[in-house]
Amino acid sequence: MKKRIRIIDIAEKAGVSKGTVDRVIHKRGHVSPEVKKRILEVMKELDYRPNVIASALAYNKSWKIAALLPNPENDAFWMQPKSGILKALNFTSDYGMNVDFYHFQDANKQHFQNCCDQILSGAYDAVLIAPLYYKESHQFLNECDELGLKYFLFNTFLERTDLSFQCYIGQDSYQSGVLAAKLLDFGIENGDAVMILHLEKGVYNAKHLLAKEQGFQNYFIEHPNRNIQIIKTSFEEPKDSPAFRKFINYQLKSYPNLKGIFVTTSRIHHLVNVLSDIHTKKIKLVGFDLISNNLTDLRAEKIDFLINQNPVKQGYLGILNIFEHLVRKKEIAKIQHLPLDVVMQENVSYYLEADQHMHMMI
Amino acid sequence: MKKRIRIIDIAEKAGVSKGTVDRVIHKRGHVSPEVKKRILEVMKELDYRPNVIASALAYNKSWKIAALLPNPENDAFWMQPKSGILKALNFTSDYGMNVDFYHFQDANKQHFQNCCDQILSGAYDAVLIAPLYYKESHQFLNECDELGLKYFLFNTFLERTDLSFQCYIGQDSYQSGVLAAKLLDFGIENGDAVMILHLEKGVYNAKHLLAKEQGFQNYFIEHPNRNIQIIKTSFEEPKDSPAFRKFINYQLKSYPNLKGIFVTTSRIHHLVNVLSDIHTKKIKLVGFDLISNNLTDLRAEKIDFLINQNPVKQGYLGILNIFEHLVRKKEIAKIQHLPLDVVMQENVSYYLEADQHMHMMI
DNA sequence: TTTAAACATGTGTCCGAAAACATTTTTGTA
DNA sequence: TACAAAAATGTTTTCGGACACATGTTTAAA
Repeated sequence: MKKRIRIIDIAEKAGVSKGTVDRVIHKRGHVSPEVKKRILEVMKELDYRPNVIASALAYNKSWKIAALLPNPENDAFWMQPKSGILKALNFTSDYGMNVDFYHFQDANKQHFQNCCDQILSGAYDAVLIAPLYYKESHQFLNECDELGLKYFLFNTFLERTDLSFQCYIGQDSYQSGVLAAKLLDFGIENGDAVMILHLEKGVYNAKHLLAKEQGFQNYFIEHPNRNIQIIKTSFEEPKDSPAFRKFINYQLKSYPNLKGIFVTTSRIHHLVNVLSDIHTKKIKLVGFDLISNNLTDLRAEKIDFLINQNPVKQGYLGILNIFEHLVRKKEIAKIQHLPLDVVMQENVSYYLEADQHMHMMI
Repeated sequence: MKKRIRIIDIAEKAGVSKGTVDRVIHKRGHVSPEVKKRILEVMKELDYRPNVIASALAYNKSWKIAALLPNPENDAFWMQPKSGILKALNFTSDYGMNVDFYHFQDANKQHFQNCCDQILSGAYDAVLIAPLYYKESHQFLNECDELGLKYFLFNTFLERTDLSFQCYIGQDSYQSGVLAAKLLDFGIENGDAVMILHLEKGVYNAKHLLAKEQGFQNYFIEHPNRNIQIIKTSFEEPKDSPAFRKFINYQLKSYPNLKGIFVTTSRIHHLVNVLSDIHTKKIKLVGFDLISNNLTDLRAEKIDFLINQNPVKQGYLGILNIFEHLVRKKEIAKIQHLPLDVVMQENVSYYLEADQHMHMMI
């Protein structure tokens, strides 16, 4: 095996000292044009590739990163991105990467802004953020832009002028709607009806929910020969309440040929609670996210499919992209859509175990 | 942020020199029991975690790894694990990991053995192998055991006494059969029939195919209320031949209520060719592997589901496990089943793009 | 022509761990 | 008790690159 080319090899071949080669590599200036040209030629000729290991060791500085996401203690979902972040650190900490977590309280915008302020004054090299609150997030990112603080979005996409974010890592909401439609379509007959059900507040302000709806509808529009009726509904507070029961009962009565329901968020387990009491003929269900309540229903064959948004991987790739950018100084892709995994009782264990493998995906 | 604990920090706290600490860490001996005990205590107390970067730099040796798999030029499938291996190297080469590829010609056992002999005399630190030929592979691995050469299996599982392999990375064949059954089950009605179709030679010597069959059958056994008829068949040479057409035609006539077919390998596209001519009523199809011919049929909605065995990831994790073992000296899991991805027209792009993200999963 | 600022280039130390090498302490035996 | 062998412990160099610092050379103003 050939010995790897070092700086000193270049220096010798170019007849200069390693200091001069270093100045060329790091564009520190103070090198005469001719010498610079010669060194660059030798570098190309010998195909110099820096030793990242030695470089990281010598650099001997640490990178400060802030991670801004909801508090996992309030909403267990967020434990998953957090665990992905921690896994990525397991490896990147060797390179001096450090993450401070800022967990904002759900539905507490004031607290969100406090976190933002702390980050802005914290001398960070990069921020990884789940920009849940539209207006507040934009404001924060504007301030980041002014400060020159680099930010990486995950989970929720925010349109930014000039694509000033470093990258977005998350799902393609539109396509997840298409996928849900196809799954239900596979399990129903010509002429059946399917329902798209939002169980959230403020649906028509949430772009990602609208995108899911669009995708779902468009699938059936593009498959007109299936002759499927689409029902669009929403219910804001899907607790196990009389009101919710009444609502569902009403829907079932109104649409006797209803064979499938697509719930656009992770709240499908609320629907299962109510449906299983009513004990109607089997209605096929597609929802999102491997949270504990949903997993129970999936294993009991009450939910047919859960579309997985890879939350662990989102956190993991978030940190890894920051690493690639800061440490390895590589170009990274602006938009990184993660696979939409189709999870069923029969393959769910792999997606839960996937975390195990990930620790080594250095 | 707390400074990371170094060897010198332990040495100072334990009142010895770093040389002594080093001897304890590397079990080089020549340390008195009391001092050793004290150092180990301090290490635990300070939660010492070695700096892999500095360690790799100082070690300054390279690891020789052999990768033994079929020639991708004969069977394009094997390009995928190979590309996973190369991606893993993109990062691990910084740590001195080097891979030599040994590609055996498909169905040429003599050539396989030549490769094995070369590896055995090549002074390798580890072997990553896809043990396709049962007998020959066992023989080779026996010789590895004698030599003390560590081997890592992927793609195909081989039972070894004492679990002498370092790890197996691949799919769970049985479970993939269960998954296929559930997918078809979702799309058919009570009383319909489904077929399991092997399009390979020597099926009853191929444990993984039998395992798929078992899983498929057991799913329906455990769902008796569905009342699904299972038909087991096989055809060895699924070219676009009159014989194959006749065979398929015969099956369709014999089982008029046939609504789904599960092909146990990647050869489902051969079935599609024949079926699409016959133009019968829609029969739902589930097969394996994102190879080019299958992708075409999936996109044309002629195949409903492809179960993906993550071939790229298999190669990737193969190298990463070797890295964890050799370089980081970590314990690794003996059996690592990769997710069984359910791939459809609507999410196939992510699985093809997944390779892009992977480059950074250092 | 002198001289110092500006520029070009060279040298040395450091990062943390590994391992060769050097020194000190203990042990056993004459 | 003397002394060499063995065991225990300490010191130094090395890995490749980053960067501070030192030295040498050119340029321009006095």
